Amino acid sequence: MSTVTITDVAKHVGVSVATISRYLSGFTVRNEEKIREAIIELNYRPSAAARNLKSGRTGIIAIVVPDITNPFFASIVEGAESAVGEDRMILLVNTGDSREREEKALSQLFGRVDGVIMAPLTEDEQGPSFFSQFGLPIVFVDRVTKDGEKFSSVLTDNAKGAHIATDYLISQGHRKIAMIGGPLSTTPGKRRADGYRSALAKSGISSQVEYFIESDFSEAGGYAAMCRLLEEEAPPTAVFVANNLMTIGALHALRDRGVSVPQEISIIGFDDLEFAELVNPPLTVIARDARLQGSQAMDLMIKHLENGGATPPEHSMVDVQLVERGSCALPRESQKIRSNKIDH
Amino acid sequence: MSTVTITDVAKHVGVSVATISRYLSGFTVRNEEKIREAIIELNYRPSAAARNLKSGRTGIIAIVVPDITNPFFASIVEGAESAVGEDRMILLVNTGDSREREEKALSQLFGRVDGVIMAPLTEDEQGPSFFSQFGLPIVFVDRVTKDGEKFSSVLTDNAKGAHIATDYLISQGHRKIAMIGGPLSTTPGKRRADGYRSALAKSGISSQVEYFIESDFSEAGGYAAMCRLLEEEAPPTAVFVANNLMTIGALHALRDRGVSVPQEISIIGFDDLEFAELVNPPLTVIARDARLQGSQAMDLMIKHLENGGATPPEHSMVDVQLVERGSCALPRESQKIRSNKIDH
DNA sequence: TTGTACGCGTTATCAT
DNA sequence: ATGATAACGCGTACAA
Repeated sequence: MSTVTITDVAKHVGVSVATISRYLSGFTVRNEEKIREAIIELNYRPSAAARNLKSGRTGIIAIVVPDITNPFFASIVEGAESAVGEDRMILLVNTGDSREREEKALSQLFGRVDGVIMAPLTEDEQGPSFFSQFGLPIVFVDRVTKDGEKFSSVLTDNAKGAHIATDYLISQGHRKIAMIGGPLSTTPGKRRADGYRSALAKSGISSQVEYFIESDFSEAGGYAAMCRLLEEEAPPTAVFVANNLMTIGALHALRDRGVSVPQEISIIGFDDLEFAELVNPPLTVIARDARLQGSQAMDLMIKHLENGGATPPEHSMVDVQLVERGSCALPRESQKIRSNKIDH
Repeated sequence: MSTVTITDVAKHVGVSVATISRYLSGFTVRNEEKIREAIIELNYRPSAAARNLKSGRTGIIAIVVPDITNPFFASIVEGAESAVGEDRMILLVNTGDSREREEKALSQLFGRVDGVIMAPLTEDEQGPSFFSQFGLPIVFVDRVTKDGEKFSSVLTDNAKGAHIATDYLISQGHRKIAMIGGPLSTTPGKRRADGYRSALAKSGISSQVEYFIESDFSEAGGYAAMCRLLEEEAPPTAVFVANNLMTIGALHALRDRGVSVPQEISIIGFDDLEFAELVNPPLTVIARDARLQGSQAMDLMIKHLENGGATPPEHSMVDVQLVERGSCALPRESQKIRSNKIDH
């Protein structure tokens, strides 16, 4: 550990610590050359800890996500990282879908970071008071808590995305449309369910209870949910799956059961994936720019920080987009009808 | 900003700051109850910055990776995070494959973190001096630099994995076996190429120059490389692709060109992927436990830290495994020969 | 057990 | 432009 301090440099050059400090801050001092050399020779590095104590800021911004191995969150993090700038860094907290870890980590963030960008696990954290008295600037990304209005946020138009997805299936002639949703306690879980229901309602299709499964955004959850749907007396002809991991799980289930997509069942997912084109068949999805969400969140945070925390909360919304590939088709019934017509 | 300090708490309770400090450190003091209440009432949070300055440690460990959106590195990070323990956190640096960013970030780490776990961009950093003068404990993960022996590391048996992959193709009857490799300046790039060549040599197959393409571990790189291979006069009948992203790219290329796998060409990748089973056909790969690599690296770092940095470097190696799925088959020639035999 | 007082490495203020 | 010095918030040796 290089334990050489500013005092050592000062002594070595023969000036006071104040002069060295000023040199480091960019002021013009007399012995610039000698100081420069001394710093290199002694291999002096300013202590970040001391600077933090003095300045009250750390130059570190935390980003809290439920699961970094989810490509969606990885992209958010990457976006945030890309926008963090030269003199700041990011502290990553992976809560692993554990509320306990989330709370614990949050409390550890004090004094370590200047602000936190977070995708909270659920909307009902510890009630409105928690984040209000949290004391650290917060920007929510992808998800908010109950009192999310009080803080800046960068969300997706979840309801719109879900609506588009469901509408797309309806327009293909599907009527028995199921949804594998996320936890209704989360922002995307709730809003996407809303969008699904509103689309059905708009087309006068009654939403059947057994066609909506509240799952958990995990691959295993998607697998289980799809299995349940297949066991229905009247299985759906199309399924809207509310996130990428569950979509993978659902596809696995279909593959294991030998159900062919889109011949026997149509699938549309939420969130694009690197490999969505490569699966069989290529996956039709609702896509959005996760990287952009991350960078916007960071921009908001930095703006807030540089304004001395005096900015009112801003709410940004990233758009969604239907990416048509091959996992959706006309329902079987329609196909049969057509065939029949042709046969006669 | 919670600007309430230990002094405020002390005043509020009517004791000295030392007593509060002792209470916080777990010593038994007289007014525990009153102190507890005061802390909650005032919403006091110890300043991490002040503690850092006092103790000389930050409780933060940096993890430096080239690309967090690569599922492999995401898993490494997750593994490291899972092993970090209660009282430490991780600082993520995503170098985005930029050497400049890597260096810059590294220099910023000083004093902010207690140690750094890193997957360096290339083996030829600035030579041994760079990391030695860095002054921070280092554990290499997945990749090392030239003087990597001096620091602990957690690698994969790259050569073995590549050897197995190539051998597997040979055992299926392939002779025209190409490899899309990573940069030879990186540990995995070099070792995997070694394994490929050794396997060919062992079977007496001469390695043709045009069958080895040094690419860059990116999806685009894999795409381009595969295109080049397809344009060869005598295209290979099988390709070993040295990482996951390039495999995705290669598959895209094959799909765009209408080349069917495994009928026309066999593909084996390095690193498993969530969706490897779902692509068409399911992907055969060399797999390893990336999460384990991450957690082992963290374990090594913590061990080093808790021994006061007095431990000699340890080198750990995570095993590889062949996961047979459906992307490899007998070469076409063999198929034809067989057909001929049957026909006659 | 408790309180006093000093030091951790920097930066900012105030004279000079 | 420079130097001495007081903070920043906390931990701890020392004395009580």
